[in-house]
Amino acid sequence: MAGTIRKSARRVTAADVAEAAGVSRSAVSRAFTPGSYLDDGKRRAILRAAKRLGYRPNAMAAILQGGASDLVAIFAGEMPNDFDREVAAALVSGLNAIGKWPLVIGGDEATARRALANVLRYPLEAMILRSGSLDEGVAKSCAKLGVPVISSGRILHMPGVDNVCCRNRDGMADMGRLLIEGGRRRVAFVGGPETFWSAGERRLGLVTALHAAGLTLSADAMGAYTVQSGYDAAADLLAGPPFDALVCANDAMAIGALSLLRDRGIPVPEQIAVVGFDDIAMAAWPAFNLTTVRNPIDTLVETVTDLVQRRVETPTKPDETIAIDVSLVCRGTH
Amino acid sequence: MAGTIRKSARRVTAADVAEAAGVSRSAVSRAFTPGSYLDDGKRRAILRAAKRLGYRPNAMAAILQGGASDLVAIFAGEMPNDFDREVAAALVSGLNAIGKWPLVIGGDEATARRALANVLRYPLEAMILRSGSLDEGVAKSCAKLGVPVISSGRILHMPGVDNVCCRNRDGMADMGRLLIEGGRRRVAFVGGPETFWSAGERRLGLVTALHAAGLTLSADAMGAYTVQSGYDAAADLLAGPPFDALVCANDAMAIGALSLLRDRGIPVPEQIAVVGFDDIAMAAWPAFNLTTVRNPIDTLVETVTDLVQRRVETPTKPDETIAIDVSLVCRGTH
DNA sequence: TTGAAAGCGGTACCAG
DNA sequence: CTGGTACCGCTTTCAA
Repeated sequence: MAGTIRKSARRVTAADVAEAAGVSRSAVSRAFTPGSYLDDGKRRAILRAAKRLGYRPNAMAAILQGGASDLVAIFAGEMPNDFDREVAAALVSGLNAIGKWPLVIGGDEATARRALANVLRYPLEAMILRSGSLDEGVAKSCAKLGVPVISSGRILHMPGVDNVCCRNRDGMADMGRLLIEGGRRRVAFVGGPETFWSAGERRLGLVTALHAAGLTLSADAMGAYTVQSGYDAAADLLAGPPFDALVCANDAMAIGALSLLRDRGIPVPEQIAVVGFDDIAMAAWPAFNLTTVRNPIDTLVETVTDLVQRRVETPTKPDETIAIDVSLVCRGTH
Repeated sequence: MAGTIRKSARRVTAADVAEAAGVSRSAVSRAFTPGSYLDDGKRRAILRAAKRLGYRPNAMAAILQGGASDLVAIFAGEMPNDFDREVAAALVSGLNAIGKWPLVIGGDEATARRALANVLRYPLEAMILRSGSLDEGVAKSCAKLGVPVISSGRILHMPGVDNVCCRNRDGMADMGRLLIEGGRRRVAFVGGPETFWSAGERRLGLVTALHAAGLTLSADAMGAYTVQSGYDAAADLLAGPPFDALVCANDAMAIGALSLLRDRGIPVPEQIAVVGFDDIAMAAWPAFNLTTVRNPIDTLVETVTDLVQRRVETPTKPDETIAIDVSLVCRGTH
C-alpha cells in the first residue's frame, strides 16, 4: 500500500533559532543551559522560536564538545530464555530511568563480535556484559579504550571491570541441603557448556553440599539453558542409572525436565524431585509450581545502574565485586 | 570488595596517530576510508600505529560532519509478556545484523515520555514503535523532526509513518470459524484496554466470524496481556453465564486462563475450548499444547529491518503499510 | 598522492 | 547580561 510522499528536511540548528529570535547563537545555547545568565524575556522568546521551528540541540555536537554521551552499551548475548530477556528488558528500563541510553547488542556470536569493533567508535560511558562467551575479549577491548565494564552474571577477574553476580554457589548449596534433608540421595545435575559460567558455579555449590553429606553427584548432563534442552537432558538421564533428584542450572531447563517426566508418567516429586534456579515468573504458575532459588532481577538492575552512576561520577574508583543474595523458594517439586 | 584503582585516559585521536606515524591527520582519515587515495605502505604504517595506540575514529565527530549515525531507536513499551520481549530481542539482533545500533527505550509511560524528548537530540535514522499507548505522540514528535517512524504491531494512520502489522482480524476470524465448525456456540473473549490496539482488531475478527454464523459474542472480559490477567479474567467470566469457548487476545492470557480452568477442574477442550494468539514458544509445550494463531516474529523483524534500510536509502519513498500473514495452529485446546 | 584548511553544531570562555 | 570566538575530532574539498 502506497501513501504520502514525504520531503526530507535539514535539521534545524541553533543558528536558525538565533536568526528567527533575533539573537546570537550563544544566547540560544544559554537558553538551553539551566542556570546560565540570560534575560528571562529573551529566554522565553528563544524557547518559543525553538518550539515553533522544532529545534533540538544536536547531541553529537554537544558530546563532541565534551558533554556526557549518556550512551551505555549492553552486550546481551543471544537471550535464549525468558530470564535473560527479562533481565535485558529490566536493564533497559533501569538505565532509561537514570537518563542513560542503552545501546543493545544481541544475537549470535559472529554478529556480536562484528558489532563490538564498531560500537566502540561511540563514546560509551559504560559497557554492561551479559553475554557469556565473548566477555573476556570485550572487556579487554573496552579496557584498552578506557570504557568502564560492568559484568553481570559472571565474574571477570580483570582490572577495569566491576562485577555484579548472584551467590550462585551458596544458592545451589542451600538447595542441595534441602534435597538431602528431604531424603534424596541420588542427585543428578543438568548444567551447560563452559560458556555458561553460572552453570559451573551452581554445580560447584551443589557438589559441595553433597560432599558435606558424604554424597557425590549421581549424573551430569549438559543443557543449553533453554526449555527444550532441559527436556532432552532429562530424557538422556532417564536412560542411565536411576536418581531421585534432578537439579537444573536454571528454571527454563527445570521446566523442560518437568514436562518430560510428566510425559513419561513419572510422579514429581514422589519419585524424582525437580528443582531450578532463578525463580522466573513461570516457576510460580500452578502448572509448574517449581521449587527453585530466587535470583532477584530488581536487585540486579538496581546494583548495576548504581554502579554505572558511581563509575561515571568517579572514573578512578576502585573496581568492585558485588554479590547478590539469593534465597530458597520451596514449592511443590522437591 | 575493592580492587585495582584505574587511571582514566584521554581518548586517542587521529592527531595522535598522525604524530606517531609521522603523517598528516588527513592521511589518518584516509587510512580509515575505504577507496581513498593513499600510498599502500603509508596506510599500513598508519593502521599499525593506530592499532598500537588503540585508536578508533570518534563516531560523534564523523556523524556531526555528515556521516550516518546508524542509530535506530526502539520504543519498546513495558514489555509485559514474553512475546513482546522476544520481539524486542529479535529486533535488536536484526538491527545489529544490518549494522544499526538499537537504542532501546522501555519501562513505564512516564519514563518513556521523558526519554522521548531527550532521545530526539540524537540524529536517529529511524524510530521503531512497539509501545502502544504513546505511539501517536511519539510519531508526531518524530515527524516534526523528520525522523522516519516505523510502527509495528499497530497501524498508525499518519503521514510519515510506515506500518508493519500482522493480519489480526483475518487470524482471529479464522480462529472463530474453527471454533464454530467444532460446534462451539457461546464464545467469550478476553481482550485488553484501548492501549492494546491489537486486542480490538482481534476482537473485531472474531465478531465478524461469529456474525457470519448468526452468532454474537457471549461475554467480553478485559485483560492486560499478561498471564495473571488471563487467569483473573477467566475467573470473572466463570462467574457469569456459561460459555463453551474462551478466545484470548494473546497466548499469555490464554495460558493464564488455561491454568484457572485446570485449577477449577474444568476439562479443556471438552467443556470449554481455550485459544490464544501469537504462538509463543510456550504455547507448544506439552503442558499447554495451546491452539493459537501463529504471528511470526522472524517475518516481522525481516520486514521491519528491510523497511529501515529502504527508508534510510530513500528518505522520500512513499509510506507503506505491510501486512504479515498469520496462520492457524491447531493443537489440543479447541 | 598529499597536507592545509574549511566546516559540521554545539559549548564555554572571552572581553565588553 | 551579552555577542564574538576558539575549540571538540572528524571528513572532505582544494591546491600543491
